[in-house]
Amino acid sequence: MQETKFEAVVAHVKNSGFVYQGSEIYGGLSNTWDFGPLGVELKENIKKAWWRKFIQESPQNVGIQSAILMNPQVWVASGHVGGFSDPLMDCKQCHTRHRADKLIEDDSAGQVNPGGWTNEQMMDYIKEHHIACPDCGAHDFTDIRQFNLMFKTFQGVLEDAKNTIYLRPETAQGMFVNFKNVQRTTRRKLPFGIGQIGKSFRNEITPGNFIFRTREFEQMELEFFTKPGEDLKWYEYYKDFCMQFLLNLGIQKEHLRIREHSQEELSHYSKGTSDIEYEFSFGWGELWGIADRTDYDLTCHQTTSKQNLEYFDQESGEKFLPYCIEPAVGVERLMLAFLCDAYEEEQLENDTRIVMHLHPYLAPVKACIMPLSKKLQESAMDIFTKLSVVGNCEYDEAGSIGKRYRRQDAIGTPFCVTVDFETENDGCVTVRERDTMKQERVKITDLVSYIENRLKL
RNA sequence: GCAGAUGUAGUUCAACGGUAGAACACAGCCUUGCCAAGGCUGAUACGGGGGUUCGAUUCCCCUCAUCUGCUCCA
Repeated sequence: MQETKFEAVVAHVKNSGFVYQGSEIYGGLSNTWDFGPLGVELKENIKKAWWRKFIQESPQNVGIQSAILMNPQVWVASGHVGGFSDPLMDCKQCHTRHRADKLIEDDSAGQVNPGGWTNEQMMDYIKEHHIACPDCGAHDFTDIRQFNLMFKTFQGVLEDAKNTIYLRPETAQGMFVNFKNVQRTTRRKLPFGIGQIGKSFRNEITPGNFIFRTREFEQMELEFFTKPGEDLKWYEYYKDFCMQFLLNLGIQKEHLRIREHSQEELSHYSKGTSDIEYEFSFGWGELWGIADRTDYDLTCHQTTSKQNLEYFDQESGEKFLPYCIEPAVGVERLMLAFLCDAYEEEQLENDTRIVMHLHPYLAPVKACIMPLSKKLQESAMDIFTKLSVVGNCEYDEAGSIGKRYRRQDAIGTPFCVTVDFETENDGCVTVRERDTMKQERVKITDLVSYIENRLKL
């Protein structure tokens, strides 16, 4: 994909009502995006597809919706209060940014571990050992500043440190802290999963690439609990399952790859992680992370909360903390991948048409009903009313038929339904299909099931 | 947050120290009626705030936003 194509997709998406700049009339707010009428439909359809495949159709999995605001102890246990904040400093000469702890580690060739040091200690060490900027060699750093990736706010009327709470940086902890609740109330036996779709917030230093990395985003996460030892099997299973999910919804195979994390790259909590990546024009970007989190999270919560979170296995009579496989995906990035993958500028004889080859299940508009002439408005509106039970439909009588087809092609509508002067006599309408541009006469009485059958996942 | 570039109708672009024009898109009417037809009419812009000046969209400063790099990982 060329750079210009990504720009074309972004421009098209902004111009057609998928995404708007956030707070635009006030000059915007950095890196916030609002989803327009088409965007919200597409997003909802993506979420519906996920929920259906990961929760509804799974005999083991259940869904929850946990609060965005959680007891601050949750983030102490998860390591986000300590580990999610980086000590950063800038080189005043070449304006590059560095992590103070990394500089010290590298300088000492791994002999010194500054984990747990204060900023002053790190600063003193850097001065004493004359650590230079790795880029330009200068000894001219700014002070160390802490960048915690969690958004802070206050609960209650008093804005003091005691009332500080955080907006969750991931939805996963909601599943872990409810592990016992769900297991008990649903009488689940291992293996089973808890899934959730919801907003998370990260105060990223560098967001960007349109909606690929934003500070407010929506996640779809599954925490799948297994017996220790069975984790690898399920890890492989979900890698496959996620990949299949993307392919079924029409992402082209050659734009996808699985990348296994190397040992050094693994997060502190993970025994193994794979990313499903999509080839954007700005490079391969992570869509889906599938991680074997072992019993790390439950162990941390058990220790911090002092509550017993063990699972009792009736068959063996053993008590243990389950292992956990986590497939986690961001809705907005997934949406971006679908949009990029679906976008095509098709060359016709005299001009081009923009076609969004979205899977009909995902398409924000399922069908557009258009009368061939405005004189047929009444019967066309009638059909619109009947057909809108299948999903979001549009009615359009403005401009020539060809122009109306193009409008719908550009937003990915799979079907256009034309009411003509014959309709009254034969009770049929013309259904025109987006990808093939083929037309078919369909009885009005069959229309709902005709369209419905073609929208299936 | 730091460095560089950018900011004019919905979009893409013009012009100018004396307050803006086009194309496409959009709306209305006429015409047409199955793949971007035509005619007429119309609405819509100098990102925001300060300064210099008789006068600023144009020059200067600040701010906001976007793009590109540095960290990150859904």
